[in-house]
Amino acid sequence: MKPQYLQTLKQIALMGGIHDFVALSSAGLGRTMSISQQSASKRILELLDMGLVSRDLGTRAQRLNLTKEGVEALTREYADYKKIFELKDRLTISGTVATGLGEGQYYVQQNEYKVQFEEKLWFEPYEGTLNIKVGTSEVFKLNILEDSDGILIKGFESKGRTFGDVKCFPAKMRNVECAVIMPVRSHHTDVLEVISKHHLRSTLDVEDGNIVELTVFL
Amino acid sequence: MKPQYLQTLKQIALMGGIHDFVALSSAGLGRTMSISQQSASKRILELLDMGLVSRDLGTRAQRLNLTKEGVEALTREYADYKKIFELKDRLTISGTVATGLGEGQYYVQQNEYKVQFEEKLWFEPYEGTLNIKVGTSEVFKLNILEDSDGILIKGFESKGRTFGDVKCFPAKMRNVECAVIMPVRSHHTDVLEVISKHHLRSTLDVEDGNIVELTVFL
DNA sequence: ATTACTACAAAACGAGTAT
DNA sequence: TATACTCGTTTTGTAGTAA
Repeated sequence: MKPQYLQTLKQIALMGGIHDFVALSSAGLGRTMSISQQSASKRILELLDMGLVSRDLGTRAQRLNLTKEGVEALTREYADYKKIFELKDRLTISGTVATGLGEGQYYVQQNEYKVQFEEKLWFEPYEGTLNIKVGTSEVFKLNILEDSDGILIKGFESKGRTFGDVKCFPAKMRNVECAVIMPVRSHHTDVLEVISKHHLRSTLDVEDGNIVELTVFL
Repeated sequence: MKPQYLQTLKQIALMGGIHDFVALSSAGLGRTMSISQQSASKRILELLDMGLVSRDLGTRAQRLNLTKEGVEALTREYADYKKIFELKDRLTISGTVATGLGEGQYYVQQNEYKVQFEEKLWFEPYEGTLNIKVGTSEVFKLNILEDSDGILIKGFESKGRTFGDVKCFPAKMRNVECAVIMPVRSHHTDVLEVISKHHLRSTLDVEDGNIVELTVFL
């Protein structure tokens, strides 16, 4: 759909054409879009041709009304905008369940981390992580997470080993509360580590290779 | 703002450019919008020129990010769509308080109407109506009301006179519950009659000529 | 008043290609 | 690989004007 048609359709809808027939001269429509009467007239004809608007053409004035198809076209556009602006504080990432190296699990078991999880995430994590491998088309969302602050879990030293700062983001998988954890010093992978107070594999009934969807809150 | 710029801006936002810099080749951007690499490249240059996106142009790949102005432009567009789809079940009409012919008042006082108001609107109307004269630019909204069904108040005969069917719509003025009433056989005026269980003129502290805003629910 | 045709002008597009 | 220039083609826009 060419953007100028969408613009015209939107304008007709704004003038009331989404409800009902609305008196709208080609000159008037042109004025609101800063185009000439002739161009507006042409666009109306094209929209009629595409079946996106219907018209009641009297001798004195025409009245325009969006058709079902016209409303659907605008609805799709509206959905895009909703996606954009809801993505501003929420991120939906899909990927496949994978078996990690057990690294995350080792970290989560450290008591100094666990205490902070409980305090800052309001739940005590089950001793283990679920790894989600993100498809290439969505890896850019991981970059967004890496660049966002999240909830800071401070690092510490224990038995001569250094445990670095970790950040986490509240998240949900099929309405089960969980959280994404990642090192603050980003390690650029395509794998997300998820913790929860539940054993996610059994609670969600998933195993390696299953596709899951995760909503992360920024 | 030309619609093709908005389309491009929207696409960049959808690919993640509203959060952060996102790797996006001109060929890839073109593919998602069904335009050539050359045209996509040109549009990017134009958006840069207008200050709507910023770019980090590496040797291998460019990364794009919406600027504050770019986000604002999209926000305005989003607001239009919200208006369209919220207008679908709600109508905000502004006008000036006017003194009517007393016709509405006479009607509302008829007991047969009053009984139905109480039953169908959940309130007993104060014995009087507030008239609102709607500006020419908003008269089209009255047509929407005339063409909508609303809540039917049945007509009757009394003392040899016929009182026709009336319809009403729940409404609010500054959070005060009220209702718009109009004859089913439309009489095409630019005046709305509003009833409420309160005396609106004193409750809202308005008098003739004051501008008021009314939200009508369809 | 309208809408919309024709004829021309302006803008956008894209193939080829430089960088 | 990229991005982006030139330039011929296509699309879009509009002044004049008919209906």
